[in-house]
Amino acid sequence: MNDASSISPKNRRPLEDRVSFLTHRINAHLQQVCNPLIAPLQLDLYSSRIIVAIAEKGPMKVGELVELMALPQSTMSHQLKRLERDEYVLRTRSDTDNRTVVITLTQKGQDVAEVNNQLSDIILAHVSKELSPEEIKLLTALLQRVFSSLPKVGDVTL
Amino acid sequence: MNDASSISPKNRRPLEDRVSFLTHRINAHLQQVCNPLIAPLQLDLYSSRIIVAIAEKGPMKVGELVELMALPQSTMSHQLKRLERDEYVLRTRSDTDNRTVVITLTQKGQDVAEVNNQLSDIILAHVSKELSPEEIKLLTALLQRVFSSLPKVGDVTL
DNA sequence: TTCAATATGATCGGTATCGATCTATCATGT
DNA sequence: ACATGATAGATCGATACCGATCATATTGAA
Repeated sequence: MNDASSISPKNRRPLEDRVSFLTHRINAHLQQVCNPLIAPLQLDLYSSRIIVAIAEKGPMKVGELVELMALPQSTMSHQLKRLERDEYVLRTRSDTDNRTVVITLTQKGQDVAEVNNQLSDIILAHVSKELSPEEIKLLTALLQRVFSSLPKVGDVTL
Repeated sequence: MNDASSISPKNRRPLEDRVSFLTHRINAHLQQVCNPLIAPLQLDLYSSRIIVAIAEKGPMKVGELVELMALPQSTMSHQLKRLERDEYVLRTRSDTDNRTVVITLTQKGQDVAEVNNQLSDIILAHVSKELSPEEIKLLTALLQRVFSSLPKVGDVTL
């Protein structure tokens, strides 16, 4: 039938049916919803996720956070500088390798991690009105496979 | 059994199993892969998606683009200013309502839209090595439902 | 050891983001 | 017509982003 649902480069999916556009849209909208709420804490969606990550996984090196968040290294360095300035994290040099810096949460950081997790729960509650737990699990599994299938930086040329 | 796979606010999913974190990670990584490729064209992932959107849907009002891209209005205004400066788009006032501005692609804009679509195809080819067409369709359907279930700006309070 | 190569993260400079405000236009009521 | 409010988008100012570079520390080879 060769109908509109078939997928091929020459018969492209509409923008709003593309995974990359949908992730952009979800992400951008979440920023608009969440950033005003956490701005009084001097946080945005990036920095709040950094805090939640450390709260969950324990102290992390700067390089590990760069990997996890997929952000440029210089951006991460600035984020951590601000988080240290606002007393959410501590930056301490590793004693086994003096090049690496280990990031730990302060008590204030742990407290605000809980606030951010509550916000996350609120968003999840909204999504859960539309998607069943099974659908959400399926979705996350698919998204993880998408991420792992993406080309690495420098692997693509035009 | 109440095992680790159950979902409840008090038994939170790990960060890397949350939809919002996964969309962030995919998006951030795509920026790192794509931005260096299109930077010589004075574009980034935001502006290239704006161009692709207009190429696909025809001339759009600024406000419609704000809706579609879920970006702040001032950000969109700056983006369009740069796109006009680089001769990818034209900004013309509507003759039915002098407040609204209609964005149309120049020939140069149409050409670069095709380049961006090719880049999109390359990414899709990578993802298609890991996910079947049916899985991608399922994923996009789930993502669309996630987006539509998100709270509107101002609807959430802490 | 010594020194080049590599690794880690901080900093610099140019640009982009985004909340707040401003201007201009349109709609409605009186 | 006029005032009031609503709507569309541009602009401003403070801050953040990010590619390139720098400083420092570690590793490895001769």
